[in-house]
Amino acid sequence: MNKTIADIAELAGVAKSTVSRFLNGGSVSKATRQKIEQVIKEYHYVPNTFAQSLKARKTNIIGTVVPRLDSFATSQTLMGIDDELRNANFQMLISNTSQDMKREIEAIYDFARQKVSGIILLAAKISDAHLKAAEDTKIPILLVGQQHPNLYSLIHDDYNAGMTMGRHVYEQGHRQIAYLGVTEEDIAVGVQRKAGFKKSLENTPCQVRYYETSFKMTDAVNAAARILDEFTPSIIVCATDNIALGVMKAAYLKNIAIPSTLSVTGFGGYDVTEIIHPTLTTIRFFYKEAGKVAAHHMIRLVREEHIDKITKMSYELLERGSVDKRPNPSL
Amino acid sequence: MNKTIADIAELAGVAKSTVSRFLNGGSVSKATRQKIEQVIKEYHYVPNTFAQSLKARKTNIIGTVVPRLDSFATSQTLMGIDDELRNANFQMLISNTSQDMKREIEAIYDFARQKVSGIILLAAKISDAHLKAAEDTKIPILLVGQQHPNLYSLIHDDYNAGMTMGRHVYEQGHRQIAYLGVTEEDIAVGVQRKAGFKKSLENTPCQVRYYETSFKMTDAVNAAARILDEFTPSIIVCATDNIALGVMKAAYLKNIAIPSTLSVTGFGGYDVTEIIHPTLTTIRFFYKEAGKVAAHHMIRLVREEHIDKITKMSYELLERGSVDKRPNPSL
DNA sequence: CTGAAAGCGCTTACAG
DNA sequence: CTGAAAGCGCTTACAG
Repeated sequence: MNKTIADIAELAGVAKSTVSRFLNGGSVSKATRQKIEQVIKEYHYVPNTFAQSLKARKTNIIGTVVPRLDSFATSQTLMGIDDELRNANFQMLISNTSQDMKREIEAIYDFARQKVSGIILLAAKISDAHLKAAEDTKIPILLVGQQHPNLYSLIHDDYNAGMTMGRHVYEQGHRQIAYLGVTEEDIAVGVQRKAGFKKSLENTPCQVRYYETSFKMTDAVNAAARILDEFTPSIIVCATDNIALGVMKAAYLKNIAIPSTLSVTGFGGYDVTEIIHPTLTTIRFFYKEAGKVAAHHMIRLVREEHIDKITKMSYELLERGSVDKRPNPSL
Repeated sequence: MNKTIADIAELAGVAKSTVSRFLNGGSVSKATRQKIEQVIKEYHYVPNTFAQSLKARKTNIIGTVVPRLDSFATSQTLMGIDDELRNANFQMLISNTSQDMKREIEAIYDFARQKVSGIILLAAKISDAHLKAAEDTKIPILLVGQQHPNLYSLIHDDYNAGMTMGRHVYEQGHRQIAYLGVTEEDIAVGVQRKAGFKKSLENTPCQVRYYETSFKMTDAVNAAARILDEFTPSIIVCATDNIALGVMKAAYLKNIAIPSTLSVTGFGGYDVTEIIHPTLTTIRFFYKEAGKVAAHHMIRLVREEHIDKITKMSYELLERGSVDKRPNPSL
């Protein structure tokens, strides 16, 4: 069986407390140290984490709640969090909720049971139940991708990203524009991103129509088909890259050439947008980087150090092949 | 602070052992039960998992080691594992190794420290270090996606999938074929998939050339460019969907029409293959389903019930738009 | 049905 | 520098 600290102590001819002190970097004489070291190596001793955590009444674990695992943004963010946490000797625990809000709340309480030191929450929407869970558990919580006045948060600069995209589209000469967005329940993507876009087109002669779809590519295909039946925009600005892929698909199905007849843009910067043809003009967010920052902030929170209530990540416009320049916009 | 079982016992006017018995479904009189129930509810008592695990000397945790998080196959598999484990009241712990084999080994030992009950390993390659870790830790290990004589495994039927693809390509009239595969260090994808394909074309008049690239789309773009410079196949059969996407990209860049001039196929069945244009003919593997089966098998293993040493998952050929029918193959 | 006691494997004051 | 003892929050025989 696995050795315990008592076994090691006996084998090394010292007391348990001495072994413990050695393990935790306390002062131990050279001779003792060497003896203990040797025994530990020989028997492959590793401390039992439960006993440690039970004593410490806390852990080095940060829980991360994600709505889904199969999304570019989520994977990248998780990898960033994991990397940074690992460097700081923290461990990441993932709880996938499959977009079920009830499970999101449960996940917080479950994490509390497991005495995680902090929780990073990638949620699309913050409800009262979330806030109550945060209070009940008294565990530091950091929101990623969304913001809320009562919680610490790290967000992508959706509003300005929307503005940047709007300006770009305008500068390329587009005047008949469809914006294909998502539900306003999602503050970051559904509200902010759209608001920035709308703002950038104020006082311009553009005709802009707003539509809504889900985050799924297949729904976007249908939504695009409907748009193109009732309207002839020169461009469809999509709230996410996945939606943009759906729109491109719809255009192919209708034999509409991209970008010459219809331009398309996305938001996200997923890898695949560079591989498809034409390549997709989009806004790149720094998901992995955001994960690292989130982990870093979380650690500060755990150590009760100060962090800003809200931190904004940057973004980048990627001008690629899916947007046509319209040289003579009819002003 | 959080209540302990001692607090609850005191508040309910009973002994700790009685509360514990109640919690674990032992026999408790009705009156006592009600009293305890009420106190627990009132104080939101939840047992400390560490203390429980420390006593039990084991956990309900299954560790899953993955080489990366940002892959369709991995995400789907993880979601399947998570779903099934959750149903059985087990918890999933994920360790991402970023394709670093050293970290893969470390992950196994780390999981051992945390006393996980079993480990599901999504590895591309099984080394002696893996086997040693399995022995050292004495924790049941289940391989997913790869097989090894010494370990339990769950695999996709790569060999037959390769054969199916080979036959399909042949039946569509292709005779000049390039196969763009991956390193043979990966037994499932690099060896089996290719072997099945090769087998299916034995004793046919096909001219087949074999090439190798990495799993990255960008590398595939370059590999395809090289192939097309030295050879004029009517089809490039790619070992994964990502590679196929890279090949399609290369074709676009060279102004080669797909499928009329060059056909392309993949393996995997990623969502995006249905959205791109043309849609990709590929083999669909059942990743999520495999995750569920893996979790189910793992639980049986933990309970010391019998499972087959090796289980094969099925697959499905998706005939789509990226393969052209060549009506008069020059026999 | 119920309770006192021992013990899971650690760490942490406290003496020496 | 070192060790004996208490305690973290549970569960599990063992008596009663």
